[in-house]
Amino acid sequence: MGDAFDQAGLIDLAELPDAAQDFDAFLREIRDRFGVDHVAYAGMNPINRSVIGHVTYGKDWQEHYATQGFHRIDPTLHSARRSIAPVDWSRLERDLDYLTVFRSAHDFGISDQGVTIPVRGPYGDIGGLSLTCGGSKTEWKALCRENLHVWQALSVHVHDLVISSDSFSSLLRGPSMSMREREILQWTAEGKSQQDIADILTISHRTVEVHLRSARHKLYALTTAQAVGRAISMGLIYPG
Amino acid sequence: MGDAFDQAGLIDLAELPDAAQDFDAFLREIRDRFGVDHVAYAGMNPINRSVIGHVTYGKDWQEHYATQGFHRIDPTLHSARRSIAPVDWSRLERDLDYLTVFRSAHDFGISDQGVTIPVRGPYGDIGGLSLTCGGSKTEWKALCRENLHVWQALSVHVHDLVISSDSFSSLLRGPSMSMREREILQWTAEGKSQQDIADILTISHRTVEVHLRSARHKLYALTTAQAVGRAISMGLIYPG
DNA sequence: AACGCTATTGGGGAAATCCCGTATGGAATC
DNA sequence: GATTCCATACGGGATTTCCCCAATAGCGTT
Repeated sequence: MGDAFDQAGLIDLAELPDAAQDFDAFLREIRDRFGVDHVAYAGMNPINRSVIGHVTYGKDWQEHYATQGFHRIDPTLHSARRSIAPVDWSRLERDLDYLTVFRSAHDFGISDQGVTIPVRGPYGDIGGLSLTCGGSKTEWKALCRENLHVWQALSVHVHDLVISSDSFSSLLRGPSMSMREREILQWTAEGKSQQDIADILTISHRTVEVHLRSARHKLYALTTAQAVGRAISMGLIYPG
Repeated sequence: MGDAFDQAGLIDLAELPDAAQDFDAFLREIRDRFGVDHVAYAGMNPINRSVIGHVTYGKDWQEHYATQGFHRIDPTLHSARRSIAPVDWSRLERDLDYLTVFRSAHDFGISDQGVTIPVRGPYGDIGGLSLTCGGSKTEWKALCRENLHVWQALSVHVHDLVISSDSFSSLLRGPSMSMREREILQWTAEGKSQQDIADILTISHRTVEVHLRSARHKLYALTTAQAVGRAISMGLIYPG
């Protein structure tokens, strides 16, 4: 699997050996290759909000992280959510959540020096590869300067691997919206009421509502507003 | 601006000189740096669905491309829409659209050897950087192998620059939402009802409705669903 | 002190949405 | 050919949202 690095960024991921599905081992390999302390990947399925994580952290920190529910407040995850470029942790907002997570991490011997590289897929799926390393600030800067590009490519690569794995893709490609559903969702995003859309399509407003309901279900959305938001973020429709 | 390459991938884009806003010159610099024939960026602003393009192609090809409406069928754009990893043009489907565009491009001296690197932002914004280069297949493969990860970083960088200068500028001149309005709009995007939000914030559902109304007015939205969509595409809130 | 702006709360009623059904035609499956 | 699944279409009735109205309190500006 050693040449996975060289293949990272290439298109035909199918050529990768099956062993590449062992994400944990892959992350460890990245860790050793670049001499960082830890490598972590977190990806989220936007439909059911499920999070997939693979890390090289110790079991103790993993458990503490989970039991404390840090994934809800982790500033690195939040930054990845709104940024497109890599985010150096030194630029994170020093808010209460930051202190909570990083002080706790420090107790487990994890540095607050690191970087998170966000990735987004075509289905609203988001992920992020994080690398952390102690040592002097100068060394860290040099390490970034040297390898950040490669890490960016690796982040894309890992995310691609994860969402290509069955557990992810089946759900993501599941929401195959029908023509009518997308059409009506689009009009809804344009600010039209159900009756408006019914008039436009010359159908009953009852029917419009049914399609909206179906769209909500497919997007696992509780309300139409949420469905519109998700559909936009997934590129299914456009903001009106 | 020469060190923009070194800065590409770093976080603080504000440090870039203003000259970096000259995208065409930036693309030319990329072209010369890597010795490729042409570099092109295409991005879409989801708010108005406008397509922003910057290329190093000649005027003649640009005009032909536009007049023929090739942006509708360009296989490189379509592949970028679906893929997350860089797409080598050699892997494009050899369909009718492919032949139409690439035969035409060939007449203008543009090779069918190239790669397109898709990028996605948090607001439904998408873009892609394309590089094309003639010569032997072996040379091209070597060039990719050597520089693909740098190109990936550059693609992110260029997209970030374009979006920042385009859609965010409208956001800055846009409505000044109050804290409460953003907060309630965010909860709405998460699928909460007005009563839910009232309970969460321990205020009256009447108040929630007032803030939503205010938000709608500020966003010139007719419905809450439209307001949520607009707010997401403008980066005011995040999809729930 | 007066003014403007925002956050808050509330009523009443119209309008829209949403959940519960039913039904039909087409496509895929068995 | 029967069955299953889904997109499509429609209605009744309960729930929710939305729009008109008014009112109080805080906060900064003039």
